[in-house]
Amino acid sequence: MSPTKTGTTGPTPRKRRVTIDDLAGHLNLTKSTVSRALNGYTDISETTRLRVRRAADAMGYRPLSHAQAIRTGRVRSIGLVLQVSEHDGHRPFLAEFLAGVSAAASRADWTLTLATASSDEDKLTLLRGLCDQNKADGFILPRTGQQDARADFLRAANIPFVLYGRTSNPEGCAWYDIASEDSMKDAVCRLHALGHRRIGFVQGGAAYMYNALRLSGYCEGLKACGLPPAPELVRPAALNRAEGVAATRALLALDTPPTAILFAVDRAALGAWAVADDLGLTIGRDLSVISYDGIPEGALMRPQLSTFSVDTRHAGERLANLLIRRIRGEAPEALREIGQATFLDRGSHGKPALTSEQLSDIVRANSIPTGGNPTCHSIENC
Amino acid sequence: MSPTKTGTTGPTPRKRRVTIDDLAGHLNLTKSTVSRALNGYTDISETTRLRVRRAADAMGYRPLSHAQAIRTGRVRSIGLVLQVSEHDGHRPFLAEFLAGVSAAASRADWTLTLATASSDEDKLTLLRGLCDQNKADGFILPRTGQQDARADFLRAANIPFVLYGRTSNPEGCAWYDIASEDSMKDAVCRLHALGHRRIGFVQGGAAYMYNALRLSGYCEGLKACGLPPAPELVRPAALNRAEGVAATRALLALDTPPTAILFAVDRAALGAWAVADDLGLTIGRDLSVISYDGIPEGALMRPQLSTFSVDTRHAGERLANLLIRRIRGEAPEALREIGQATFLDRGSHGKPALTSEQLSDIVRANSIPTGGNPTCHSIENC
DNA sequence: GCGCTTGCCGAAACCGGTTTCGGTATTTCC
DNA sequence: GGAAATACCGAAACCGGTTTCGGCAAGCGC
Repeated sequence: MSPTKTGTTGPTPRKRRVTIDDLAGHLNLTKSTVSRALNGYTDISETTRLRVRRAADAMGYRPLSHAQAIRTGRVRSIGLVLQVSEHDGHRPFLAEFLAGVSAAASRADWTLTLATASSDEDKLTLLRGLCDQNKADGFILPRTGQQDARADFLRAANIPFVLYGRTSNPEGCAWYDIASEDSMKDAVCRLHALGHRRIGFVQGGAAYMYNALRLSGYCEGLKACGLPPAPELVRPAALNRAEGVAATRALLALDTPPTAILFAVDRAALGAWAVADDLGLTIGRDLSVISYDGIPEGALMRPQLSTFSVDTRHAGERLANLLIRRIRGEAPEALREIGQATFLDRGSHGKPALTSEQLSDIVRANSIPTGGNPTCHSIENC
Repeated sequence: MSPTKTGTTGPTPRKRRVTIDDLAGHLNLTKSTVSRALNGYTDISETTRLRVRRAADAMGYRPLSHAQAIRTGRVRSIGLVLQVSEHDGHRPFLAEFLAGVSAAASRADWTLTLATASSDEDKLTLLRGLCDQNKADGFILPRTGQQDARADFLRAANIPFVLYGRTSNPEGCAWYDIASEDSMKDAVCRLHALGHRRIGFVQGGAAYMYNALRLSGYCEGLKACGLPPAPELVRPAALNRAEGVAATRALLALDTPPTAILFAVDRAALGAWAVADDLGLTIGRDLSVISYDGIPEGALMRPQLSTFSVDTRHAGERLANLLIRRIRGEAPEALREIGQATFLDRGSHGKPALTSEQLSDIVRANSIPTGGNPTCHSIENC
């Protein structure tokens, strides 16, 4: 009694594959022996092991991972749930990241199972679904939040995972992260060395862990250079060009404006060019800008954006490797790696040509009497 | 006799899941009955079916797809092998595309298995590997070539696949594609209606199917408008900004230069702005440009790029749906869909302010006496 | 020569499902 | 009212692997 068919002609048959039974029959061995020979059991003689290996290769035997999975519980797949929001600064790096993860996975004969979510809840729902069905043996969690519901869930369910980024509760967490706080500190010191004494900071996404780290890096930098912290020099989140414009304007409107601005994310930094254009300032001379991420658009600006570039592909590879080791049973505490971003020393920062006072005068002269949000031509929130 | 362990502490145990036996035991039925009840067999009474369904939901029973796969041969996964080359114009759309595929897959309770390749051979190797191990039930093949080795391979192996784009040998192929030839024809007609009589065309990647189609669309457009075809107005492949610059220069250097240029791909079209800048021309007035793809940078140009935008997310969804139907046994010929791009009517095209002769004079006046490749400041091959 | 390891492999259970086959109990048909 | 068809479900095989268990033969000690 067959189920109600929906298709028309039925599925087409595939070519029969070589099973372990075929291989065993060909070798005059039982499949249990073959299985153990291929899986490194010690109770198989070296002679037999070699004979089996050779025959397996010769016959093109490839065990079905899902057939193995039913007994071993492992599907040899790493899970990745991406959130693709409308405007996403990390999107340019997506291909690199996937390439890294996928390359490391293939090298170990694993695969990558991908799902995309459009919201935070969605992300958790998809994650749960993949876990329920054992679609992956473990997960890479990108874009770590300070509080991360995904990590909490996986930790509770005892499912291996690796964070791309750190989190506030490190218990049971493995991770790979870039020490962007070091970069921020480095940037402050570079600017200080060039003569800047008022250095603004524009934050990134408040909920993310990276933001807290970059902010602290900025503060560390001030301390290291002996500069006094000034709350008015720190602006809340700016995540795109338009918000970057607003943040830049706000900083320049201070009584004593900064001569250099450090942005937590590149996309916000791009806004500085538009503001400079409007005010007749030259970036890199009248106003220095350093930022973080290394997006390709940075190279298209004039002058080019000085920023810290992240090797996203390498990050993907490291994460995949760490996750596989985690799944194989290594302790999470032993699986924590920190990388460094590389500074792209380009034209958007330099010795300050103007003092804060001179800068302030220019801003006051060119700005509209206040009133409403500063509108800015040629700005796209993109 | 256990195999040699490589890990340290061994894998952590997961929470036991509800199996079909648990469910059967709880219902006082055999697992065969439960299985058939859940899979729509007709020899199970409606009462029992309902009872089973309810209990399954109540107990949170989720069949393991890889356990099912071992008998059914289906893993409920769609395969996707991406090639991420160094400079890739389609990269901005990758997230959208993946989101579409993944969304449609999840909706049908399927998953997406992803692999990335760095070369053509690599692509085929990975595809073979995924097939060998039955990691996916079928594949989506993006970036269709005129001759497509992947399609040939899958066809021969009798493994379902769907093309994103058409191919020269349609036998056994299902596909989704955008009728970019219609867009090209439409563009020619629009330009003709505005008064343009000399319209250039700059091709895209020669090996890809889309290029042949777009070129033919351009020719169709000329025919429809009663314009004579002129071989010198058609330039070979330009795939990025730098190549777009070269193509634009070459066309403008003609004795009777075109007053409008149609580009097969956006990234090449961006080169026209740089050339116009150098020659003191205004895009959209002195030189009209229309292109195809809808990349975000187009909106950042002044004037904005008139182009045809593709709903990549939707393409991903359609492809996933078609593939699933293909895997379920529908004939490939019944699974062919063509969509349309939408024209973004922006500022880079308009009535010609100059005749070809006037244009030619300007070009001649401003150009360097020949000699070597025309270099161009502020151009990035990005 | 005997008992005890040790090395090596076969037999069979097992994993979590699907599918085939066959056997009741109930209808249906004449 | 009896035979045949039908509805419904259980038993068991099956899918392709892994893992446990046990047994035989050779080697070892004494």
